Amino acid sequence: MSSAKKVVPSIPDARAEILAAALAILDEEGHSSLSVRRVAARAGCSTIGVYTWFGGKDGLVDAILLDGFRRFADALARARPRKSPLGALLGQAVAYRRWALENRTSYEVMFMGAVPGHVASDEIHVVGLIAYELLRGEVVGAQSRNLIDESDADTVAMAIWGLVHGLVSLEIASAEPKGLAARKSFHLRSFGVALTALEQGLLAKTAMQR
Amino acid sequence: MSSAKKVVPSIPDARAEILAAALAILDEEGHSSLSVRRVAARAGCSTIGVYTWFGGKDGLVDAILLDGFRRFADALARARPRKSPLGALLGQAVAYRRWALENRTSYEVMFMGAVPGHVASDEIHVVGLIAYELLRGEVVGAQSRNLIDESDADTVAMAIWGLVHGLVSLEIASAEPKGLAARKSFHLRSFGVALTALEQGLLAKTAMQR
DNA sequence: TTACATGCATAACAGTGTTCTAGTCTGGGC
DNA sequence: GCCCAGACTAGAACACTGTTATGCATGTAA
Repeated sequence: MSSAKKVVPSIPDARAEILAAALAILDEEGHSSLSVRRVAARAGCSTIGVYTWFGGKDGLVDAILLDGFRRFADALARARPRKSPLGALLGQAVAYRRWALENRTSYEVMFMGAVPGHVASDEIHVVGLIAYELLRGEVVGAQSRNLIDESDADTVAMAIWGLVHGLVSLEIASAEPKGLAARKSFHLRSFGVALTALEQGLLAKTAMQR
Repeated sequence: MSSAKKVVPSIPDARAEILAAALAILDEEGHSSLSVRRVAARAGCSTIGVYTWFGGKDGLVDAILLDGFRRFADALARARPRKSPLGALLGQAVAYRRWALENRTSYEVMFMGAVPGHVASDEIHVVGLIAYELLRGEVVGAQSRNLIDESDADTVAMAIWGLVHGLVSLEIASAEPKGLAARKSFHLRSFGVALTALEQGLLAKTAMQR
């Protein structure tokens, strides 16, 4: 330990502390409290640290998004092992919703533009595509087994993604359950009905056995 | 005109001018330029005017939302006259997407939380429900004709709303068409495939004639 | 005229992201 | 040991945001 090559002694320490502080604030106080000053104070440095290590607030949020998209893609990947190809599609959709509800703040930042002026970098878009590719892969698998009529995988994947994203967004947006959302498990039921209906509708005519 | 009862001489003039200025800024420069100072400057008054007539920025945005939801509900209502009940459902979905794309900024403010810290008033939520009730009415109509198995109208309505909202949000969020969105009419095609699939899946088993 | 209420401009306050100034600290060459 | 170049940063300041306290008009009612 004493003779370890400390070529780069503790450069990334400040960076890691700032990122951790930002994630903690986001988790404990929500995205509206995520200011450069608060992050810096929590990390025990000046505001300039955010600019040194992340180039500004946008870069910091990019790092947060990177972390979020990685955890998100992991959750989707873990939901993959299913028997049938269509079961895998539904499993991913369910995993999508569960992750969003369990990581509400992250989801709001990642998919609902919760951080006001933020424009994500190109790198973020690339990482964000990983989760999409998982879904697309399942679609291609189902297509190769002639389970889906529609030949374009992206069209089908976007249809599923749009449905899931829309329902989850509405569920998260209705923060305090009033009106419809007050009904116990209303959103869960809508989600199930919509998903099975979409699945049935996408199913190839030749594969309709029931 | 001279003897007209000018009990209230020109009180709402300032209010109307401020609202018009806000809508103009929103339309011409986007929601990121919607600041109290800019609105006041364009309306030819001081920032205090926004507080006198709207109680603050939240109230001003509420008024903008009120205007938006009214126009939105009108557009959906105009799309109603269709032959079949299911056709009416699809017609509303198409009208929803068209209005959103033609009123992108309004849609972002209304459904995508484009104005940072804004929390809509209860009145806004009530007005926003008008459009939902239109959709729900069509669902009830289809149910009464035994075209849909699912018995709960809200569940079906939310499924459709979620699908349409999700796809439209993703389409609007991909501002500059890169990747998939670069493919001509990709989103339109996804929208069509998803919508007809959902319709087929919701269709009552007994009503499947083909 | 007097009194009151309404509406507005000015300036200020507290917060934001960002940047300038100045300073500290470290590592390497002499 | 000394010195210098570079990396890093604290503090103050700038330009912006929403909001508000102060004071000044104006118009109505008694």
